[in-house]
Amino acid sequence: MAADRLEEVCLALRANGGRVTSPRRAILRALIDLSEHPNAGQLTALVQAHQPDVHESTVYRFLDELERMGVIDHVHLGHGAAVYHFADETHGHLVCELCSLVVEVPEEIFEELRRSLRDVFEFEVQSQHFALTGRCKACSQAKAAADTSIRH
Amino acid sequence: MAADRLEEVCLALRANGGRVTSPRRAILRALIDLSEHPNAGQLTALVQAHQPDVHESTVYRFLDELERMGVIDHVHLGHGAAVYHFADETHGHLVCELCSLVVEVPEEIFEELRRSLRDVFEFEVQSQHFALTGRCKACSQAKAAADTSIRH
DNA sequence: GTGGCTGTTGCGACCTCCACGCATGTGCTT
DNA sequence: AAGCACATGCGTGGAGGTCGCAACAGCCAC
Repeated sequence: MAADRLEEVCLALRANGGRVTSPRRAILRALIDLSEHPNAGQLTALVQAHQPDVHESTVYRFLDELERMGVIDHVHLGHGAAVYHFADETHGHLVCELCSLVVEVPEEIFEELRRSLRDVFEFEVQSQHFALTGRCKACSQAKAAADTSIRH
Repeated sequence: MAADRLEEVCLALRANGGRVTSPRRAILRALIDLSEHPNAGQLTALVQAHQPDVHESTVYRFLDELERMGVIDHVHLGHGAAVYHFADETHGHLVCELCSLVVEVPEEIFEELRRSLRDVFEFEVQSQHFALTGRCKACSQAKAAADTSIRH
């Protein structure tokens, strides 16, 4: 199925007048193999492990193209580099501001908010393009404990 | 009241062992006078209009300090520079991905989502540190019209 | 197959946003 | 009025990303 996805994208590329090259195959393979959402630097490193000559700017350009084609999306998890994931795996992201843990949440959980924003502000929230920041369970508890002990 | 706020922050600065300098007064004045959320570059430009020697790094350092003191927050509206606003004017931000219009929304509108995320994912959403992207009314309508005309 | 057109690549330069080290300058306290 | 510590100007630099260019290489037509 991983191979299927690769060939499927290659087909779409050619259908768009694009070309399937060895760097592009390598980048796609890296995207498919990685379970975590990678950023451009991580992808480049992974690709260069097998093909050292592939340049970072090639990775950036191809990621742009894949995004224009609607194959992938990029998401900003925080202050650092954007991360990429396949567009059909749409979901929101919560990032802990203390430990950087990333929690993926289904889109449906935003439905109520989406409706309110549409009704009240006539604004169509499109995508979870930026993560929501906050605190994961462990860090909330740790922080609460620390605050209490300071107070004594 | 604008002057009050300035003096209030100056007092807090001194209480923290900090000092009130001419660049700092100018930066605070700019922050208070500006109705829009400014980014560091805009603030620097505004300050330099009256005091050309104030360096951008001074602005960054002071903004950091104000943030540590809890006087201001910074928010990422999109891919560009962070913008700053006073911490007591807490609110969420919606940014149109087409025309970059910024809509400020009250925190309360996130209450339901906040509760769901706490109940289901044990995650405390802390702040609207990143804007939500989407489409404003005008751009939604324009886009819908364009899509329809293509289809004919 | 084999041109050749055109999209793609490696490379380097460059841009923005921001952080930091250092010597100098200046607010504030005493 | 003096000195200590904090703040500033300046330069440097790094992360993340974009762009122009000449060389290269898919893909299609023949």
